[in-house]
Amino acid sequence: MAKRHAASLPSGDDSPSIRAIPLLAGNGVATSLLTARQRHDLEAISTRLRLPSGMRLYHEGADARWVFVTTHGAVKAYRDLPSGKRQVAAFLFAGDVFGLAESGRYVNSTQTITPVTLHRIPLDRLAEVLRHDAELQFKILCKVTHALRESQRLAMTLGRHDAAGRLAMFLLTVQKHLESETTADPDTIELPMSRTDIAGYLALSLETVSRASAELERRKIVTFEGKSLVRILNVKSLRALAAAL
Amino acid sequence: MAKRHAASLPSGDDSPSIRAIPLLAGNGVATSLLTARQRHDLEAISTRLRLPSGMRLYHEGADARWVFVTTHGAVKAYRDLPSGKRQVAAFLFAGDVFGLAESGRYVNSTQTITPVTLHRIPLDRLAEVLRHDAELQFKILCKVTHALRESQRLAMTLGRHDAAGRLAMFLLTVQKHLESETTADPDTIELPMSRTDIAGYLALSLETVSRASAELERRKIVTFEGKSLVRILNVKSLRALAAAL
DNA sequence: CGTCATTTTGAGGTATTTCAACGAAGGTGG
DNA sequence: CCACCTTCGTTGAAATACCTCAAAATGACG
Repeated sequence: MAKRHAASLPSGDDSPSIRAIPLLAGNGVATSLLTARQRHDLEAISTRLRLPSGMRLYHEGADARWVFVTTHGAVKAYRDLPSGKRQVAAFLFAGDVFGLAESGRYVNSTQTITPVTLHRIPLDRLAEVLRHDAELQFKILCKVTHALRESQRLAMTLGRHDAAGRLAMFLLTVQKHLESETTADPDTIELPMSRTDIAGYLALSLETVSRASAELERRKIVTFEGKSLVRILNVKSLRALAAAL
Repeated sequence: MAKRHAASLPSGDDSPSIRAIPLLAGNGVATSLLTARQRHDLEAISTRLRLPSGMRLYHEGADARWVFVTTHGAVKAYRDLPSGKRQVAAFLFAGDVFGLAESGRYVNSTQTITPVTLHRIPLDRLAEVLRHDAELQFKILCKVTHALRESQRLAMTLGRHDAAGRLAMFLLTVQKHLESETTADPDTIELPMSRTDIAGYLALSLETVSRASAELERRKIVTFEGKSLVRILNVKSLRALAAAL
């Protein structure tokens, strides 16, 4: 299933410039880019990679040797359950840091869902840098904190019992993520992930996601132009639906 | 509903000693307590509080001025939804750090569910200390990372569609949390929270939690001795149930 | 020992899951 | 360029599991 694109991580080229990692961009707290010095330090220990869609970055349980920072494209973090179902823990976009580990092992598997540009940073080297640069570490801390909020929001989403409501919350979440990297119309959302991935993220069956999408269209809240382009017709209704219950 | 105990946060006494905050205890990565120096620095800026059960610490949306570290007892972080339902985002036990904020405001409300001893640390003072002590900050970073894993685990739990399975995962989670503070029998779990709180955490109705509990008893996996004491009869079955699907 | 809160148990309604078949889109090869 | 195949998405119908409403039972506490 969908393993056609599966492949292992290449060693990757070694070009410089972690350009404009908006570590902490967006959300209120101490919005700040990296200083020239910090950028230089990170560039010195990181490898820049360009990967096609569908590439496996690492597998759940593997030795966690790197942390990744996305600069372009989208990645999914997921776990394969014994039943064969695939639960998506998070979608990562530009500016997101990932590579969550526990006891030295990655807790999720990750796979690109679009062509991606990212930076791969050796964990030990990063720890070294962070030990000497409290400011940089603070930015990482804020990043992780943000990821925690996201995860809690997902838990809130999954707590809902109506499929349409979950989908509404999901669409708004993606919109917020994308508005930072796209300068385009905020009412148009390009969904880089498949319906199956959305279903895995929302803990719904593929069919229910499809039906919920149809319901949102029927209620004139959004329209799907093609399978991956969503146009919001009524932001008010969408937000109301997302907030309800 | 259960607002009998609700009250506002007292100004609190000012005794010293953040004793043995196992910042990072347990989970593999760099298990380490605070150094004497770090403990001293934190004590200097924190206020130690002893609170009864049912005390509100702060309310969702309030100005986030403090971070809290629990040393004894249990706290719940929750959000009240428009429908009147109460969704529990996390249970906090000894050693846990909480006070998650976004844009300077707390994202959850918190309330003690047992008598609690904790330390209240002003956010600005803490930020100051962390700026000068990268090692201490690293310990905080690991704490937050751990909270992120917990939240992802909750999302995984909520992704399940069977009540008994969710409850099984919950019991194992609580067991793990408690084994660090209690030296007692690991097969006996003292649940400090009500069925209603469990229902809010697992996004189930109170009745379903009750029925799921009954099912676990019927299957000889656990027994409830009193309402809050759980004895695990068959760890293997419990883990199998938690891992399944 | 009585009162209040919490928990359990019962019965019906509703949403999602599952199973199954169909339709659309993209890539490949002849 | 078209046929074929694979993947993905949509639609339909039945089964299951949870939610809601309602009432009884248990437990905590003064």
